[in-house]
Amino acid sequence: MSLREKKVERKKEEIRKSAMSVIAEKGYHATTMEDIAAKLLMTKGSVYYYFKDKESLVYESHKLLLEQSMEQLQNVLAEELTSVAKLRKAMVVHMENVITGRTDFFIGVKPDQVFEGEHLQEILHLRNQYSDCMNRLIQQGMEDGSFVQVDMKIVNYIILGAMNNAVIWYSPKGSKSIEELANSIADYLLKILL
Amino acid sequence: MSLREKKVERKKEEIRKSAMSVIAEKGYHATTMEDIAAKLLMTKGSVYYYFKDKESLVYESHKLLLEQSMEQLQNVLAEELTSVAKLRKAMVVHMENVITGRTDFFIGVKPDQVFEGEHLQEILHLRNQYSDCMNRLIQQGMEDGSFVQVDMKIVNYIILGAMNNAVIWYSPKGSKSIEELANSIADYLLKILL
Amino acid sequence: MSLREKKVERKKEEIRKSAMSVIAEKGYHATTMEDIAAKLLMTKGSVYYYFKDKESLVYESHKLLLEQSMEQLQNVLAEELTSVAKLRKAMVVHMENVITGRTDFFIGVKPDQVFEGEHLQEILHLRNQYSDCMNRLIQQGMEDGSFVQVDMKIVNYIILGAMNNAVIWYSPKGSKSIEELANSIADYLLKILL
Amino acid sequence: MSLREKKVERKKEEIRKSAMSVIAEKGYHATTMEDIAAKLLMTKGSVYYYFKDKESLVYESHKLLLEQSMEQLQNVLAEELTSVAKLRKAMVVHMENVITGRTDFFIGVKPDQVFEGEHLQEILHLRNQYSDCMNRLIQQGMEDGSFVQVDMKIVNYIILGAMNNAVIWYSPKGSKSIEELANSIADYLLKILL
DNA sequence: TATGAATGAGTGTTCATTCAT
DNA sequence: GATGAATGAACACTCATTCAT
Repeated sequence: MSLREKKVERKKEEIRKSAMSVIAEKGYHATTMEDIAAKLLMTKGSVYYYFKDKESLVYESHKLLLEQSMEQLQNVLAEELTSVAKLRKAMVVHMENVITGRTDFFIGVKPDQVFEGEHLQEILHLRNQYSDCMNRLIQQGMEDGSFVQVDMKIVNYIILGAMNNAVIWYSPKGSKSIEELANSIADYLLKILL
Repeated sequence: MSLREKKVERKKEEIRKSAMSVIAEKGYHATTMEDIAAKLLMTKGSVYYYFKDKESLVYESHKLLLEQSMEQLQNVLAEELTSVAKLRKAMVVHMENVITGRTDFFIGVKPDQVFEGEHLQEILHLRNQYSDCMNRLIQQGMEDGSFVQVDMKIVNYIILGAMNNAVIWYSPKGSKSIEELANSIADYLLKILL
Repeated sequence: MSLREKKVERKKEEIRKSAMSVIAEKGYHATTMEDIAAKLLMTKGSVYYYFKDKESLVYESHKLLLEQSMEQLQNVLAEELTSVAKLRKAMVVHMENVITGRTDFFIGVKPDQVFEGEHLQEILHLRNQYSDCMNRLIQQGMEDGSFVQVDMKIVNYIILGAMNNAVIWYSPKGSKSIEELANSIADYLLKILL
Repeated sequence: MSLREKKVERKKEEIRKSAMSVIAEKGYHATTMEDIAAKLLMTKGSVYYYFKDKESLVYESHKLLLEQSMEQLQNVLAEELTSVAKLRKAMVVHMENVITGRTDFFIGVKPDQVFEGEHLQEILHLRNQYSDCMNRLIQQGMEDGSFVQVDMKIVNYIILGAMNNAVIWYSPKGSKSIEELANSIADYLLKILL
């Protein structure tokens, strides 16, 4: 990657971050290109130099976030840990992504309210992949006897729902750090499986 | 209430339902007054005959839903049941409201993205009231020894998050009825407290 | 005129008064049919029973006012008075009409902003007639030597402009009654002619 | 001021002029943003690039006009002239502003039908300032014996009313130039004070 | 007579998007 | 690369008007 390309990539990253951050706060439709640009002391026009349109900007932002989360999740999966430890770690990582990732995107806004066509397919695909990974974690635990038998799909939704919900009420001013909170939640949720 | 008033109230109820339904599908900002009206074979203008503006329509809709849920929750609280039975019943009722109530409102959309001033205060108040009621259910169970000791607040958020999330993935085409599903979820969540 | 017709006429008069009054306060375009009806504890629909449309209501109201003013002016003209006394009396009568008649119509709103076609012609005709009458008063005074020679048209506009303007700043709370005020203004304006 | 800023200012001035001109003809409420834009071969959207909303556009236009008139009036006040000459000059200047300024705003439309809050306060303030200045002119003349004693307030209203009224009937096609007309009117009005 | 209900054309306003410079 | 300017499609909301009852 040339120096120029790196610069462009860095700029795009800045814009993506700004976009996700504003959208997390105001919601997709209520967020204007101007909001996103203003936060970076740019103008609307400049943003369009880097991104074709609003949907593309959000698509790329969201995709990256999902991919990064996916990668982390897979790293966890590859670690040499007990099923319980793995799932707990996956949960903690997930919560950190949800909260610091400023993404109120795992929840609430249904992807088809924002994306269309191939973009929508890709996002749904990534989400499913992520979900599948979580399912595998649960599956493994059930197989090796660490977890009791449960309806994997439902429990998965419970876990994801409980964790994603945190983005709504989590406040950095609270007494617990994200990690502590994540661990607490993970502990409680694990009870379902033990 | 006069016959005329009843008619008006019925019409308003129709509109509210239509509004909640379209919003649940497309999101608040993406839903136009025309969408809401069209679904009832009305015109925009007619909707404005019944509701001052979009925000008021959504406010009234949402408020009513919260109040009805609250009332049901309080009925459950007043019943002569064990703590476990009470909480399970509360959960089932909640899930039915979430799913049939077409409300993607307990989740995702932060109220302050939609409401302002007194309306916002009232909605937050109702939500808190609801939350408090759930907390009380948990508290009672802990006090009478039915539940183990937990961080009430966190567990409450977990429960609500898990249940509200259902609105996103529940499909009436699935093999389980709402009640069955609700019971399954309730069973799993109760494990956290037993 | 039958009893029924009398009743109708009385109702129409009420509506006209209400219309002129609200329009004087809020302006023609800013005044809604609802405003006019509400002031009489009626509904919009009822007003339409008596008047074809908004323009007709205002046209009839305005026409009547002009005709009544015209009649009064002609009565003054017919009286046995000196030119000076006549003109003063005409001024006082005019000011009373302007102020109590709640008509901010002699001024400000150009008739062609409100009326069209025949209605417009008729209103312009009535205004001209009124103006001509005032001119005749001045003319007579100049002919019998009571007034100095002036450019009738200009002086007429000055007089009407000065008097009509009163509707903007006159306040019933002031120390002077309408008649006192009208006499003051008339005295000052007469200086132009003496 | 940079070149760009100058360009913007010129554009805004164009828009203001267009606005005042259309409003003078059709009235505030009957004038649409599209009317204003169309006259400049612009689109509505472009006007909004320069002005926040209709009220602001009109506010700025009107304010500027009042300020310019005020400045001219104060220049007249500062000149070394007899009271009579000063007042006549003030009148001529005022009439020129009224007529060329395309403002049917000194009259007819009550400010509170258009402006609210601080904007309204500012406009009323400017009007009062202007009125006060005229009053001072009369006052001075009375003090130095040039004018007879009169009720300043009433005479002031007469003068302003008479002059503002001209905007309604003045036609550039008439035989007199604005200046000639203004001088005629001034001569007549001065008779009140001499 | 009176009115509740419905309507549709119109108005102010926003905002994603484009493009010349 | 960046942006100031312009645009047009879309939307919330208003209001004169109609009409069945």
